[in-house]
Amino acid sequence: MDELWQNDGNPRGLPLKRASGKNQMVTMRDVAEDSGFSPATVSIVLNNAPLARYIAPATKKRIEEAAKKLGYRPNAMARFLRSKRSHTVGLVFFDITDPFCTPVMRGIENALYQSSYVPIFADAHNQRNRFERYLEMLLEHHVEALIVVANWLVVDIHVLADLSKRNIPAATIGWELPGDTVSSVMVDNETGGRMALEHLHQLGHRKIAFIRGPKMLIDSAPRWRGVQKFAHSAGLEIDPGLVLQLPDSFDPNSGFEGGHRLTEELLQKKKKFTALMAFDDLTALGAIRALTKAGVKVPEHCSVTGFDDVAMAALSAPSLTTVRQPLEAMGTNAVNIVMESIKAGLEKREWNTVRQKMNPELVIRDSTRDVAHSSAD
Amino acid sequence: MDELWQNDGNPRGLPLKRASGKNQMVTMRDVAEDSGFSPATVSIVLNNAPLARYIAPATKKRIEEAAKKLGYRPNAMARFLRSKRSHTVGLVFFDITDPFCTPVMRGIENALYQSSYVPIFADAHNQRNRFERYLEMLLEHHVEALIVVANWLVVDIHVLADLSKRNIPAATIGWELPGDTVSSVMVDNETGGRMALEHLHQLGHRKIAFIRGPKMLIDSAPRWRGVQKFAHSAGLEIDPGLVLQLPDSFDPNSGFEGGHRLTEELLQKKKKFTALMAFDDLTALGAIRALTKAGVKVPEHCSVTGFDDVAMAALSAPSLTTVRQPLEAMGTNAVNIVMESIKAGLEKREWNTVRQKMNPELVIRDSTRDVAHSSAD
DNA sequence: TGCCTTTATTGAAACGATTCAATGATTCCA
DNA sequence: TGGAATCATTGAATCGTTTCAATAAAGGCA
Repeated sequence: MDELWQNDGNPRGLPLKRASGKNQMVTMRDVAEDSGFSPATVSIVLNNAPLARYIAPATKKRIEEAAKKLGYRPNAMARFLRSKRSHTVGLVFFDITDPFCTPVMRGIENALYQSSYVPIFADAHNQRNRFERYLEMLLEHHVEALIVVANWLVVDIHVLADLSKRNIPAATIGWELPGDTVSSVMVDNETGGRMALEHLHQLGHRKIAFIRGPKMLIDSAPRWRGVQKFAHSAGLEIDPGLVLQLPDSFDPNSGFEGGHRLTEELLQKKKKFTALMAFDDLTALGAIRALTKAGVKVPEHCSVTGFDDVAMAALSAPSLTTVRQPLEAMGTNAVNIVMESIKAGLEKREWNTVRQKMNPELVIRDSTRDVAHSSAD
Repeated sequence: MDELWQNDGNPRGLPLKRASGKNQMVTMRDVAEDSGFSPATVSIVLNNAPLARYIAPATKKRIEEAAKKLGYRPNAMARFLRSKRSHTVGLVFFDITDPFCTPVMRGIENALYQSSYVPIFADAHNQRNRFERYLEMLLEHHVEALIVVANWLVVDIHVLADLSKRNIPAATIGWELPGDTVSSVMVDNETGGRMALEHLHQLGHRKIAFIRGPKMLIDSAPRWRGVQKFAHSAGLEIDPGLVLQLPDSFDPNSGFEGGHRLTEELLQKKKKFTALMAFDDLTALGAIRALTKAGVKVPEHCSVTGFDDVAMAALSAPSLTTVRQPLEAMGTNAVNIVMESIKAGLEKREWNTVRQKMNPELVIRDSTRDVAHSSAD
């Protein structure tokens, strides 16, 4: 690489420029020499360590100025070697292509940033060996904690055993594990399921079709339970002929395809229904596509609800009524949980794992409507 | 946000036993002692260093077995301290909420994974100070290279000067910088612009409306140039009254809103057009929303094209004809470029920055159609 | 004045790896 | 048979911090 030392674009000759040549790092020793104190003192001052209360103010000032003047930047690795703190958190996604992930990531990133932690990113592509390999790499990099966004696939216990043995706090988002070794943050799926159905019921719908989630997903059962409980309490009858189920799949975006296909099958049955409650947003979009193609207008002839409130839900036509998961907040909370554990670990306190259930929120948009003029068959 | 803390999912009330087993690391010294060789030998064997060719096969075997038996994991930080290699790459997004980012990230992650590098993730939220702070953090963590996904906002030169001075190879995706210090990977916007218009032209459209991109975006000008060039060569007249422009904005998702609003304004003008070419997919979706709301059916009355081919494009109703950017490949290529530079740096060779223009691809879906029966006013 | 604190600073030992020069032990030719 | 070349292994320095025990000076108090 040609180094043009023409620092041209910098009219006022702002600092930034390092020494004269080479890219040799500015080390603490440099700061020590420049300021006339020892590296020990420099370390104490720059980290505001406990001993800093004995350091003369004048000394502090000189050291801080020297550090700034030289453009000193602490070396995170060297620092870790002594202090055992990497200021790093592992962030593992089961499958980043799931639109569910983006807001969660935003929440996590933002919370970490506040604490000056840096995330090491991993995407398991829904493959188990990849997941384990990444775990290995994260351990080599000595992440101080682990956050797993488990939107789709299953992890089993044995990987986490390894973690807790190493005393690395971990939290999962969108999944929870048996045992008390790993914290988790989830939406309250049962309440969410109830909300969606209650909304349709309030609009007057009685012939309602359902597309349940894949059996392998932890969300499927509680959502359905919420549905059943509400139906029971409201005296609503669920026609088994209108209940479909997505097949298991390793692709988080398979819901669209699945919703589309199942809805087509449903329409062929010629059974009447005025509303359809889909497992998640993508499924709902697939269903809408199928309905529209068959000439059934949404929401005029049939109302449709989703679940999650991914970005697409607001942009689709018609925009989707859905049950929102507070995804960003879930990310934030997961970070707070592991941060708390890290702190506890440093102070040699014990910490408890927590299992947090967040409240969902109904977001009413254009895909649902009063039953009055609805009818599809 | 109220959260129901369901901490009681712990029937046996286990206190999450900590400490007892210690989490003392297995170090290289342990492997050395167990195998009966010196740490030096262990290092040489485990890294397959040049000197390894002198090591007796039996020795290698014993060491490798000991390492496996003890569950030895090299300490990335300690390793860095001597070797200066962190096996880490900084990955900075201007704004991760842009759907553009997900496939790019997939490509980057995957390519890094192949090389056993680990990405440190940063999201600038389109804020300059955040960008700089992250840069600082990444330097503290001694990333070996930097990849910047510059989908939306502007970076200026002075931040990169710092980088190249430190000999850290960098590549941008979706943006390019003046000078020859930073590599870049972009789509060929001009060709893409031409493709979209050519497609509409081939379908017989002559009255075509345009929503141009915000001036601040580097993509806007070349796409428009492609449009103009094609129009000129095909003898197509562009009616200035049908050309709109998105305002500058710091929100990568503002296109939807903008496309919606501009299209409404366009419709109010009562000028005839049978097709609309939008700056990107979100803009196109916004436009479709406005058209549909006004009773103009897409594609029956008006064809619409997007640009990018984000995930949503395939799922919207109607699905969107668009110009695809090979996002995943762009990510992969950026990684390959910086990896090449890293290698060159290690071997003290010089390396060249590269400016790569990827070919876009026309993806024809349901939002465009033969002009025959089209007409909107 | 002498002894005990408190204040201010530092030397030196880690931390866990890598790497180079050095050391023995073999083998090879001439 | 002996010196060179090759093979096999290692001691010790080093990377940039942190941290603890040690030192030195100054202040307090009887």
